[in-house]
Amino acid sequence: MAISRAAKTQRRTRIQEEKEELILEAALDVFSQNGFRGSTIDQIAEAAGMSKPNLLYYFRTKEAIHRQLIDRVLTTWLEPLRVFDADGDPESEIRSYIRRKLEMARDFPRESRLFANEILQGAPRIEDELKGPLKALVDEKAGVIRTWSRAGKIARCDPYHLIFSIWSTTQHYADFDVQVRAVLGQAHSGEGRFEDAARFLEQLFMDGLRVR
Amino acid sequence: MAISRAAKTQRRTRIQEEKEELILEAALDVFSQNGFRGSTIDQIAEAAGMSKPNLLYYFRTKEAIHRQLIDRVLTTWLEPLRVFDADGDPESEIRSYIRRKLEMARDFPRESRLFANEILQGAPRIEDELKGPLKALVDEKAGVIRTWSRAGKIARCDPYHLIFSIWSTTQHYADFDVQVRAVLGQAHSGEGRFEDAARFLEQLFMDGLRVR
DNA sequence: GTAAGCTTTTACCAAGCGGTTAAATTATCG
DNA sequence: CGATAATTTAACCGCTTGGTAAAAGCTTAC
Repeated sequence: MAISRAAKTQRRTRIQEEKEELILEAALDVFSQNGFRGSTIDQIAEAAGMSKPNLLYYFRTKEAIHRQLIDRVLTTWLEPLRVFDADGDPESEIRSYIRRKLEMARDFPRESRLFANEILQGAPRIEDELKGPLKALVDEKAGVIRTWSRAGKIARCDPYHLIFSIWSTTQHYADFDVQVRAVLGQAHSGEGRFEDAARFLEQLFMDGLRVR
Repeated sequence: MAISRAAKTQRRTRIQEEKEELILEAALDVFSQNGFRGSTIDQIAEAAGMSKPNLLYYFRTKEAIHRQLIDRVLTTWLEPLRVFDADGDPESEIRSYIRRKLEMARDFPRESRLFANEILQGAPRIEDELKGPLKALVDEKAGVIRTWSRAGKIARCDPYHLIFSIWSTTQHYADFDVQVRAVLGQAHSGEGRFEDAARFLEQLFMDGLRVR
């Protein structure tokens, strides 16, 4: 009799490996567009090209798929902040943090939206991760920024709100993509818009709007 | 025989007025937290303190409630941009636009989240409004900013991305409230965080991070 | 007060939902 | 090949969902 897989066996077959990846990929599509409650197992199964019971053979519940997806995304999502270097040059560290975050918005918009959906709906499934690991990491990096700020290497400012503003401006291009495209119209909606955004944000964070 | 109301009659009774308002208020709560697909008529009905069939007497479908809510929010939501004055002082116009948007994030977070949910999920129900009235308004104001920029009154920058960055940084405090609270912790999660945010954003947009 | 219209309730669908069961099928390995 | 385990399918279940029908209860204007 087949054991319900993942729960018990440590060994994973080739098919398990492949199908689980297929399901997670499909689920990322579906969850990132409809949120958790708005997504159905049927949708995910269809997107993965298999039947619902077949999908449920690999993941016991809808929540289990979502859980694994969130865990995976959280790790990679915070990578740019993790490499933020206390010993680097403040200005270029911030500059490249912005660039990396913007690249992630461009290259992994679904991951950004999955996360945004979760937060927007009150983060019922990831509250602990936010208050634990995320807060710890931000606290650490905010400390670094504060040091720079006090040493006069960058302007005096609240490091937390600086981080928030970098998150929001960059993720905006993934999360609000439809709106950005609608407003920019056909003309500026090509790939060049990320270059324009990068140029603008770099200038904003470095110089503000004041004429110089 | 009772006509299904809204569709036909122009006259609205006192009770209609009151109940519709009650429903919209409840629906704003529910939709802003769960998105369209994630919300149920039962949830809304319960939040409004009435039975589902009773609610459906006032709004014929779930979509009709959402529609009216979105229409209403869209109007008020763009008000701050509308009052953006071409003849005003550039620096103080931008400054007060930021302040107004931040106040809206503070005072109307549900409206912000309703909108964010809609955009995040691909804006299937408001694409036309985005490409029409919204784009028109943004185009107009972007023109104003470009004029200021070219006249050397503010730094040279892409006006569209400037508007996006103001939207994203301010709305972040409504849409990602849970995350902001989680990261800031008990200490800075009081009402003061909006003051801190205002101070930071004002400085960011006016001066950037460069030491002066 | 009473009749007309407005509002609410009770009872009900058909479809969609997350998930289960068990049998049929296929892959793997000695 | 044959046996064993892994995978897939068909059939199903109880609950929730958006929405309807019809009758009962309530307001309002005459």
